[in-house]
Amino acid sequence: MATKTGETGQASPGKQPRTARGRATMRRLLDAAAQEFAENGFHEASISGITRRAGTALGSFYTYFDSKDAIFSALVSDMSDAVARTAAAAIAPGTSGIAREREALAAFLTFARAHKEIYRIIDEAEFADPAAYRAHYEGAARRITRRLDESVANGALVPGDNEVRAWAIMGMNVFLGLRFAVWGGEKGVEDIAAAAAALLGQGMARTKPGDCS
Amino acid sequence: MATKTGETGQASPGKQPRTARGRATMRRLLDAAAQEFAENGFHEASISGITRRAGTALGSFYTYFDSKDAIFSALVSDMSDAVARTAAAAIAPGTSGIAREREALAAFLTFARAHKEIYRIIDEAEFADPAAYRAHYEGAARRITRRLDESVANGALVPGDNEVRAWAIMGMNVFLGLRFAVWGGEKGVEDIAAAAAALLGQGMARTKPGDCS
Amino acid sequence: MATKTGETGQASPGKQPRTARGRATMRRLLDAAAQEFAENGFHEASISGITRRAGTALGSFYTYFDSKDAIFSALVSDMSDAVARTAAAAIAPGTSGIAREREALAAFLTFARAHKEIYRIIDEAEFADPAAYRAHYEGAARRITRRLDESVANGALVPGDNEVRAWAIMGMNVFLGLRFAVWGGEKGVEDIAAAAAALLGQGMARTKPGDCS
Amino acid sequence: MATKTGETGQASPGKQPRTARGRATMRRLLDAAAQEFAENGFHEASISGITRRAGTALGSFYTYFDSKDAIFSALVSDMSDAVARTAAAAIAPGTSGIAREREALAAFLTFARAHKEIYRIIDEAEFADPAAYRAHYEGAARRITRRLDESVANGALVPGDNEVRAWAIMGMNVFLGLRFAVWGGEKGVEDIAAAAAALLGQGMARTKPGDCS
DNA sequence: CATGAATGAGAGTTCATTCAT
DNA sequence: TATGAATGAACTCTCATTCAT
Repeated sequence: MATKTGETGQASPGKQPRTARGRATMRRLLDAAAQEFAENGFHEASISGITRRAGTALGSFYTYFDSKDAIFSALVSDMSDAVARTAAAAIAPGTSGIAREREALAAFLTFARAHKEIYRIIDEAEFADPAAYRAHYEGAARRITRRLDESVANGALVPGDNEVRAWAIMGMNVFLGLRFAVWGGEKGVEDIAAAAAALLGQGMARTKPGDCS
Repeated sequence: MATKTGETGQASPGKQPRTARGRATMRRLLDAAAQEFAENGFHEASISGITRRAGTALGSFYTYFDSKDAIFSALVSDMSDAVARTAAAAIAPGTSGIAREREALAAFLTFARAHKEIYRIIDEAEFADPAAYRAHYEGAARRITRRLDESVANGALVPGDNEVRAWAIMGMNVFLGLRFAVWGGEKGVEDIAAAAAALLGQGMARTKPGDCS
Repeated sequence: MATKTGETGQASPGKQPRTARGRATMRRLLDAAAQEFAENGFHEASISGITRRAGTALGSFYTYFDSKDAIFSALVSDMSDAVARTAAAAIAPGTSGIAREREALAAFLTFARAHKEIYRIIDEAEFADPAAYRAHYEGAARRITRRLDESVANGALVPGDNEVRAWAIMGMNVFLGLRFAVWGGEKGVEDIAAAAAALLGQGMARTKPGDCS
Repeated sequence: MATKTGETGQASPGKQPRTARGRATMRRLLDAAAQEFAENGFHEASISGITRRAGTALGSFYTYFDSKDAIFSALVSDMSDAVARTAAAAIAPGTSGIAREREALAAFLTFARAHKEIYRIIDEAEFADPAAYRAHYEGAARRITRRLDESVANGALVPGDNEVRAWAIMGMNVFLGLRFAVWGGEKGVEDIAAAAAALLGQGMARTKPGDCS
């Protein structure tokens, strides 16, 4: 249920442990924090809950992190990076235009199904770490915008306001993930991606006969 | 800056006050709560902050609301209703298809610029009142789905998975609102709505020659 | 053993209580704090120790004081004022010169015997509230200096560096109080005051015959 | 700025180190502790602060000292001895009476200017190590008393209660040091010593005509 | 002897909620 | 209905000390 941080990203360290034993403890704390924050949210999560899950003494937490905020921030940037890397990895080299966005959405939905806690963690950053929240979405929008710019340049997409398009696409992805990855899994990832790609590609307006071009 | 609840919706009452004086006190508490939650978020907001703003004694709060959660829920459904009514009011009777979605988005962006606090309040409901959060978005999605169903039925839109489309449109609207209404106001509402409508209407793929049909 | 704050000074309020019941609770907290700080010193003293003595709930402390530092500061200025008032009250109008210093010392010794806790409280302010500590001694030195200036002006004392004299006199008083009021009571207040007055008045050097002038 | 313990006194050891390397580590810890306690006071000082300054591992502290209290006590008796030796060294053989006290005060003021931390360390012993605090002042008072006894015996001083005189002189010295060595340096050591000697020698009362002898 | 991770009791502080007036 | 004092559980964070390596 909870992300093994080890799987998703490189830990953002608070205080660098100097021994192997220390590194292991820090990893356990990060993984435990991902669970705790996902289940309880930032405010209801407690340091003692984290250390209980990690199997360490309460005080050991502060050997590795300065505060509850610090470990939360570390986790947010960890997850944010993981999302970005997932999308980047999913895009086959050479694809562009709508196909590229479709691949990115499919990858994101798959990721969200495996790591449902990203919603609770990143969304709560809006309150617990607003700068990280904004950085996360602005970074993602920038990457999408760049992809669109490229595709317009190489003729795969028609010109338009790519910044607005990027935020629109990101919003679609996030809400499709919320509804069909986190809340319910009744539709297949590829079906959803296909529907979204159709929408992005041709739109849904019935063009009148002769309206072509 | 903060929403006068009185402006946006009808209060969802905790305990019905019997006297006019009681009703006035309750209204002051609701308005104060809207401010307090918007400025501080659910967890950082305090009952004493609410009563201080309302100019009542701390104990008086519990004459009207059972708990902090209760007044927050009241506020969330208040805002949720306000958003729904705004969209409904903005749609001119007779419009359908893309035009209708464009009107709804423009109305939402205008509303969000005037009531930036809806993001803080509704988003935080994800943690403070998950049922209300889900109800809010599922309700909105249902209304959009219904609109799309109608437009498909009357031929304004081509058939497709309207539930997926609805969540995609809602995500688009929410993120365009976050970026261009709450975080920055540098683009005009109509321009954004036009760009989004173009995306929803014709998509952005360059159709190959002869692909017309 | 502990000062009833009510006896020694007017409370320096943190948050003004609005009811008689509130005033009574605040007084109990101040008295309890005087005991707790005197017995345990600032750092070993605990808020729970204070509220236990006062017979209130732990949280009630914060109804009246912002912090442990705040109540300590209130207590220090309370005691500082009490010392100043005691000396002022003891000086008979019309006396000047050595007689006046003797009266002040006798009054201080009597006060210190009754309120041994002033040493622990004011001395610890050197660490817990340095500004208050300095203000206390600089204020006392200023008052002594002024008295000496007057006495020099009216011819009761020979001219000299009255600031140095004032700090010297204050040091004498403080250490005589520490040794003979707080640590041991084997000598009478008047005997000590007489010995100190002799020292301040004629000194202790054996003047050589004919050295008179 | 901080006292190198090595300069002021012989260390009072906790556990005797057997090797030269051990002795060096212990010395570094004592010097670091002097800095740490002077800057932060006993309670705010931390073992980790001491070992950080000393450049040793946290655990190494306990190779040499049993506890925080133990190293503090060692330091207090170190400084106490240093003060005593300074005064003793400053008194030229053969001087007696007022001249001797004047030399002792001048030496103390000079020492205090160089080692302002003695106030923080010895004063805090009132709370952290009351026995050492009392021993320090009782020892100093005993030495002053003995000097006065000698001077009375050899006719340099007129008879009187030498114990009271000793505590008065010590208090004078301590407060003159606090004011003019630690807090401010605007007056010269010799001027202060001269003013104090005049006070101790002839007093400050204007003797009435014919009152001579 | 040196290292630094691990421990856990205990501190100050907050605040939703209750209750007597 | 209104008031504001009272309550106490729960939290984050600190740090002297221990211990395995």
